[in-house]
Amino acid sequence: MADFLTKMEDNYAQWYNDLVIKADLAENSAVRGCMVIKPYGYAIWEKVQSELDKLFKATGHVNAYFPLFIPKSFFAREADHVEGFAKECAVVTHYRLRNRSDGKGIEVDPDAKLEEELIIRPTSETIIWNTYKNWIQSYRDLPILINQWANVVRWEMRTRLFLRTAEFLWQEGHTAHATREEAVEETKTILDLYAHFVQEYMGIPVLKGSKSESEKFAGAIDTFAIEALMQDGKSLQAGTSHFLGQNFAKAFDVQFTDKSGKLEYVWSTSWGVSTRLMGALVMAHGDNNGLVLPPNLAPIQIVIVPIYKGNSQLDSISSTALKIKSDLEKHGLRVKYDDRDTHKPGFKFAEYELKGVPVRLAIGPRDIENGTIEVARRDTMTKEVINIDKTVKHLSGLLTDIQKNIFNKSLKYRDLNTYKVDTWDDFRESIENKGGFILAHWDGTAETEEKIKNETRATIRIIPIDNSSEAGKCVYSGKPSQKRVVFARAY
RNA sequence: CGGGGUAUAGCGCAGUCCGGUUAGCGCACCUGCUUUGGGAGCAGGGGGUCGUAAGUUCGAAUCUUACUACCCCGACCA
Repeated sequence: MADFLTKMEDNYAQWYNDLVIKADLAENSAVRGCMVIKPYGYAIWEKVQSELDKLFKATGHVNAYFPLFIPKSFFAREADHVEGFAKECAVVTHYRLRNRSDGKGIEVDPDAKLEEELIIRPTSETIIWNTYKNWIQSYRDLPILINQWANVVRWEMRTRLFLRTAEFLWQEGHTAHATREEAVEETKTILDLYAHFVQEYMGIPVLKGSKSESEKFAGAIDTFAIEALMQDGKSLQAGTSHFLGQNFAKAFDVQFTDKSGKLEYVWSTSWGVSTRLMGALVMAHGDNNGLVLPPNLAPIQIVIVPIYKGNSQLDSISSTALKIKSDLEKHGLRVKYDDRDTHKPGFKFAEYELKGVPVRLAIGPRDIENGTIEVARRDTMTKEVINIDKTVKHLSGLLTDIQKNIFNKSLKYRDLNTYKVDTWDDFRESIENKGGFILAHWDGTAETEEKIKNETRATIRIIPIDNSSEAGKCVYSGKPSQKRVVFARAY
């Protein structure tokens, strides 16, 4: 079955590419590095958006929208920030086209050169802080807790659908606070919110921690992240939350008068998750039959496929199927009845497996006769026949089970692929042959981190935030270390 | 940005070395009939400026040159 998909074990990268395209999530566009997100893929993204949006609102955030274009001069204000993004910025230099004098098409009108070039946002800190400056005078104006859903552009050399594209969709939160403590608290609140979302909705276990100096966001004091392990043993950064200190407030001169009448710089955070999460969803749960979607995010949770000969049989099956559909929908479930006569049941079975629909119901003449229905679950690829009257009750429980099972399966995979390593030989052997997360001691220096990266392509994914300390020696340099950090090869 | 590869129907490919009928195959698509409990069968049909431009030639998918796009491997990155 599904022999048109490359097998995961044969070529994981190819499996991923095949799956994203065959499952109708996205495709490459005519524009280099940019993808077209197709309706089915976008429907999943819309679920991600709406669930995250609820969580943001529930924690006091509001949405707003800032411009796509950023004046070049804004970028230069924060030194680390420019340096981090300079190499991947798309720049608008002109604002008009004209017909070519030889009549062969159009060209950029050289007379329409912009006084100041505009950068297409790779992220919005600068334009936002330039704006916040006008909004903030007093501690009474704080905090500002704003999120925006937007597209951003980072001119990547090598792109892959969802995982790394030149343009991508994301949300970026930008908050302003009166105190350092409050900003730090916000950073952690969001990190927890992301972890909650990815685990409970996407069904993917994550590690939470802070980033090393070299992996930090350009312009941040601290970057916190959640990391998830994909089925090829590589780690994927699924979300980041940055404590920006007063860096952007100073760069954009955003000061406020505190309760004691003293002028202070504002403290800030920024945080985001992107369409990259779609890639995580594919790689964390997919198998050789296609996608496996967690019920909490599946655009279609249950598909009903009729099996029939002739129109009269279809009519009686349809009336039963539509009754079940409406009963299920009354319980808030997302159901599709696929009565297309242009495809055979076997084709539909394979198609919905490819698309990861969590549950498939099949009703045929035998079922009508016996008062039964066939229930097939995507995560385990198992089937059972139940009494048709019990469908609604059975299914709401089943979807919960599937959601849990998907998470537990991923958690088990991660546990099996997490290794404590204490010697350099073991480290190299483990990263090369097994992949996964490696918990090892590190001396805390950028030099060691760099050398490990050069020799093994493994990077520090996170430095755990919990207080657990364990004296040991750096796996590379042998110098003393107080805690283990998490290494992996990463996307 | 460095190294390698590819470009022929919507998709995947053959043909290119060694120029010569009307450019072919599989899938997909359209029509009809038979089918429908795991990707149906048969019959018929439609679809191509052979990536772009120039050159060599009586004649170019095929040879030459330039350009462009895409893919893979590195560096960079969410």
